[in-house]
Amino acid sequence: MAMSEGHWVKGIADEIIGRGDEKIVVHTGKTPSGPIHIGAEREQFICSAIQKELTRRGLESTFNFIIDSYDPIKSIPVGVKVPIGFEENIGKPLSDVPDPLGCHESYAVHYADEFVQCQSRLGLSPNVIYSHVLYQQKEMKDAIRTVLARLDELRIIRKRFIQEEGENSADDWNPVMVVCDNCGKIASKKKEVAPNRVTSWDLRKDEVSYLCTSCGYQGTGSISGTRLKLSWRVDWAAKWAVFKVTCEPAGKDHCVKDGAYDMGLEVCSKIFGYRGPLRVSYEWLTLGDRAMKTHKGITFTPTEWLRIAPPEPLRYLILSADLMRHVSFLPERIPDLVDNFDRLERIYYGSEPPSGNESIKYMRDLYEICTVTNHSSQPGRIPYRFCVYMVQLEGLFTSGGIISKSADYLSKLIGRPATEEEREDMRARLTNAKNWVESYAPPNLKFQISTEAPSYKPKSDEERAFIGAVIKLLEKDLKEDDLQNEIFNVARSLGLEIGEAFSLIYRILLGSERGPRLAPLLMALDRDWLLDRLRSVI
RNA sequence: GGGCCUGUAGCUCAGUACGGAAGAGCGGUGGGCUCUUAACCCAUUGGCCAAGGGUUCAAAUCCCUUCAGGCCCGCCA
Repeated sequence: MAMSEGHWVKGIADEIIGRGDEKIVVHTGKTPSGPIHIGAEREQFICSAIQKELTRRGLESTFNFIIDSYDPIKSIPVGVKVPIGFEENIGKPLSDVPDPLGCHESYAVHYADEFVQCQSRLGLSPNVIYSHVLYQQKEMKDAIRTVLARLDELRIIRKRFIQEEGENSADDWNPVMVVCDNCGKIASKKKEVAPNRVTSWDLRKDEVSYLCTSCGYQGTGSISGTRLKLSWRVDWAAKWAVFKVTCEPAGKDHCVKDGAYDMGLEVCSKIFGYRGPLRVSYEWLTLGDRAMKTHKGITFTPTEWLRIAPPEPLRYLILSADLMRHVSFLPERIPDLVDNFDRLERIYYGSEPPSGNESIKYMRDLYEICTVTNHSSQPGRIPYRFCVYMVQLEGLFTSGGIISKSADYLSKLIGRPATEEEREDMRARLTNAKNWVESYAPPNLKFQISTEAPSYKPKSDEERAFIGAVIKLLEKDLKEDDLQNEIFNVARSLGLEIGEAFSLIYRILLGSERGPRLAPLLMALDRDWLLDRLRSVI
């Protein structure tokens, strides 16, 4: 069966190179209308993967991340707590809305910054550009002048892409929006969002006039001095032209035939004289089977991901999927994802063979675009599943004990002492796992030393005798290894199945069939409590 | 209404560009110990490839139809 040759990012890189642009500029953007969810990372990772692939081929590129902070706030997302009267802000540019939490200069910066703070940890290093700043610059002012000068052409283009409702669509459409000098709004929202648009203009005087849809104020001012913005499809095209964008990925909603991307490309070439970027279309992430929607409060943020898992598996989750496939994510599956990434890493370094139908070439490509830090050799990783289990014993071992026991295990796994870096990675995973267990672990992966009396009772005299013998062993103050061995001996001498015997103790202590290596567990427990517990069942 | 995408094992998905014996991981099940990190290792189970039709020596793969889910055609990636 034909195996696909390498990763999809290679094809994109080929196309980019084929364009022969003087400079390669990769773009992405996001409106900070609320908490920015993890789905937005798909676009970031695509750009990052492209950049890595280009770098591997010896090509430089620029990666810009535009924050659409100049867009109006249209509603307050479910789940965002705001002070009383905050609705007054609806219609203002996001960059002018106060931060409801009070820690940043604006609503826009608060949510954008929360997202941006995760970027470097996820292996992303875009240039962050806020559109409310960008729009004060000459290039965007010039783009606005171009739009006004060529508005007739623009209206014709728009007509082809947008079917107006109703027949009275006298073409007075103007994509230049204005922030009202009087009330500070760029749009009003009654039933629908209505932007403030320029009503008349004079390019010789470099002047625009507008009527505020919100407060009714009639204003006039210079193009350079008035706060202006282009509406969506024209805004996109203008930025492509200003930055000479080579490639911009976009959600499939925008990439649909005659959608925003198609119109943007046409506006870009016909009005701004730039051919526009290479389009890369991608599907959305879903949270289980639900689409993530900021406004409905269905979100899972990158910040939350990093609280419960390392960064690479997120890149792996997203970049391993074909662009046009849904990526279905559930926090419950974090352990699988982390372990799958570890496996990919082992295959990359050749310490584990790929399975029959996996392409080693593909897997190597994939691994390289998933890495966040460079390693000269295979890093020793502590299995996430082990962490999930270990952190639940914190009550017994204390957090210091957990770390030293985990470090021992890690060294044993890799056959050498762990480096400081590896130990740091291990500690981070333990913290992640602890958070995950608290917030997302399904009940069957949770256990604890129950304070209630065990429901399990010995079923035979042999079992009773075994427990009695274990109690005697514990009273002897044996060393860990000796205790472990003696338990075996006792079980065997009583004619019990070894597995059954151990299981018996686990059931009494943990209420589960299995557990951690027994002797260390017994020695870590409070002696009196342990003896009482064991005596209580005989 | 018009358009795009998806449907493969209980779950998550490879495999579809270019037709050549239905695959992996997880789960499930069964085993495993002279001394167990049993949350490990080994084995094993499991699928009318959404349904129907067509082309072909040969179809998960190409063509047509239908069904189900998601999305776009209004500033949610």
